[in-house]
Order: sequence, then structure tokens, then C-alpha cells
Amino acid sequence: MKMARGGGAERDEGNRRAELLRAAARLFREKGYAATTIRDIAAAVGMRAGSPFYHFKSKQDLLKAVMEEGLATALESLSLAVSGRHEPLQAFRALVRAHLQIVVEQRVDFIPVLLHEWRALSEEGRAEVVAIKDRYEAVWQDVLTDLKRQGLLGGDDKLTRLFMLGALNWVAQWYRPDGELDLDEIAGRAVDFLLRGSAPRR
Amino acid sequence: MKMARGGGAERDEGNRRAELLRAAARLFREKGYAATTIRDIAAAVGMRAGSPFYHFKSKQDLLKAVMEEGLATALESLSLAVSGRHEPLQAFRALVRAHLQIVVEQRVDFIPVLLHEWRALSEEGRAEVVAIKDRYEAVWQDVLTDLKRQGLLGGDDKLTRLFMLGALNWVAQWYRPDGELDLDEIAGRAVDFLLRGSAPRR
DNA sequence: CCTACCGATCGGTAGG
DNA sequence: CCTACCGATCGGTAGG
Repeated sequence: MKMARGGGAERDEGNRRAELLRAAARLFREKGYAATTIRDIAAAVGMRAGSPFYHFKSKQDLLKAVMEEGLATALESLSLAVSGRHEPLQAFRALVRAHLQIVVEQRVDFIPVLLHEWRALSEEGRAEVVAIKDRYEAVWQDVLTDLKRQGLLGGDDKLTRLFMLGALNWVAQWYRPDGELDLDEIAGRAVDFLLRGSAPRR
Repeated sequence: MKMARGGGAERDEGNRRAELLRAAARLFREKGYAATTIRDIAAAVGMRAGSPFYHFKSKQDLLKAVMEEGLATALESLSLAVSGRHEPLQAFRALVRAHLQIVVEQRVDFIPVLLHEWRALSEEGRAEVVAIKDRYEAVWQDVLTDLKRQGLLGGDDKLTRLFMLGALNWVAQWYRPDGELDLDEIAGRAVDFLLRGSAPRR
């Protein structure tokens, strides 16, 4: 196993690996896993056809790394968003906003990939990914539980969470950076919709 | 151009074409368009490698046919579900139930395909698909407008519809036929969630 | 990380 | 709709 020793070569290797990951994530999102070739990814970072295999054992290994990296980054920004916000409604707002950011920005549109290329992963690969995913959902669950205690939420069960995440995840399918509404406005409307539904205000 | 003349051979040709469509739809959903090979589809209906090209010009043509067929079928069941239900709330319930059925059952899980393989279609192909999609959304819009007139809905704008469809479409990602809740129960909970949100009952 | 390559597979076609 | 095939491409490897 390689250890970081601060050498120039080590740092460059890490950079190249990270570049490959970024390029792969973007291409998987844009074209899908199966339609993306290793050559596409290599070309995107100025490498030749076979070179990515110096950094990743196989195409599937690269996919796993994209998912893990993406989920870990997402978990980090989600945790950051809620940390320190003890007011449940404020925490919920921050959560929705952070989740939309994650889902929409290039950065982690790996969610469709994660869902659609699930079976492309090996057994162990799945276990590692699931572990991070569980922690992600736990953050949501905590906030929803708090909301319910405050009487702002009728149900904090799994189905409620799934409906909520569905409405939010779907934003990735229609959001356009140059659209009418920016992400903050969408997040605000989403919070209203999720808590109050589309029933008229009283 | 071939004309239907009621001959046995003609009827069989139509059947084979329909079989190919069904097999393709299922495989596209399960494995994705790019990962599905013409050979997979051929094998699924007991044909040899090149034979599907007797029925469809190209793989992309087959994809277009799957989308059109799927959307048309979906539009039909949606229209059927709301027809005759003048009570807006009843119409909404029927709509949610029908949409979930469409999204979840094997039949038309082409929605992810439609969204993800969008760019795989030619310019004209997209236009034809968009036309059907617009009619589908129009049915939704009509019911939502009625609901709003009755005061059961705060907003009937595009964003509301997108959040709703998101929550419902996402069900395809987690629904399992052998799960705890059947589709009717999920539909009921969805109606509550969409109209009332997750705010507590008063 | 490149060069050079391989075996496998894939979409599609000709000709019946 | 089958047989037989082709050109292109793809994931991956050896050897440096």
C-alpha cells in the first residue's frame, strides 16, 4: 500500500486520480455508465486509452469510487448544513437546500448513477456504498424526528421521507441553471410543499 | 409500404414486432439502453442476432418505438382513470393511483429511459415523443386546476406539478411488489402527502 | 503513464 | 426471419 510522504510524485498521482474521478462522475451522469468508455474518461483528462487502469483496476472499480466519493462529499455537506442549527425548522430548511444543491450541481449527480448502476457493483462494493447511504439517511431522519416533536410534521416515517426525497431528487431532472427560478427559490418552495403540501394556506 | 390485409403472415409480423417491443422495454428498464444489446432482445423472443433489424431500422429506432408505445399506453390509462370522475378530489385520487401504476408496473418504467436516453433520440424522434408527453401533462394540469378551484390546492403551477410528479415517479425507485405496502396503500398515503404535505392533521 | 496490442462483442448488412 | 459476416469499438493487459 502506498503511503503519502509529501513527495511531488505522490501528490501528482493523487491529483490525476482525482481528475479521473471528476471526469468519470460527469460522464457517467451525462451519458450513463454503460455508454461511457474508458477512452472517453481518459481523453477528458488528457490520457491515452489504457492509462486509467493504472489508477483503477477496472471500469467497475472506477464506478464504485465515484459513488463512494460522491456519497461521502454529499454526506459532508449535509452534515455541515445542519450542524449548529438546533431549531428544527431551520435545520429542515438547511437540509432541503443542501440536498438540492447536492442533487443538482454537477458535483454529485451520481444519485441516478447510484440507483441505476446498482447491480453493476460487486457484493462488497455495494456494502461499502450502503454504509455511507445509511448515514446520509440518518441525518434526514434525525431532523424529521425533531420536526415531528415540534408538531411541524405529521409523519416522520419511512414513506414520508421517501416522498420528500423523491420530490427533491426529481429536481435534478428538470432544473436548469439558466431557468426562471434559482436554487434558493426552489428550495423555499420545496420546504413549503413538503411541510404544508399543496393545500391552500390558512 | 406494407398494408394490413388480414393475412396470417401479416398478423404474425405484428405479433413479433410487439414481442420485440415488450422485450426491449423490459430490458431497457432493467439494464439501461446502452447496456442492452440487440442480441439480448433477439434472444428474449427467440430470434437470432440480426433479425430484429427486419422489424426496426436501428437500435435507436427501437428505443423511439418503446418510448412512443409506452407513453401512448400511459396516456390511455391516465385518461381512462379520470374520465367520468367530475369530483376533483376523486379525479385526483384516480390520477395518482393510475400514475403510480404506470410508473411502477413493468409496463411503463420507460420513464427513466425516456429521461435518460433523451439525447439518444433524433430531432424528429424527440418531437413525436414530446407531443405525447405534453398531452400527458395536460391531463394532470386539468385535474390540478379543478382542485384549485375547489380550494383543495394552494398552487396549481408548474412547480407544484413537478414536485408531485417527482414524489410519485420516485416510487419506481423503491417500490417492491412484495413490500409491506401495496400500491393502493401507497397511493392513499401519496394523496394525503401531496395535498396536505406532512404537516400534522388538524 | 504510453505504446501496442488482443480477444470479445456489438450494431448493422447482404443475400437469400 | 436465418446465415454469415464485417468494421468498429471496447475493456483490459504486457512491457516498458
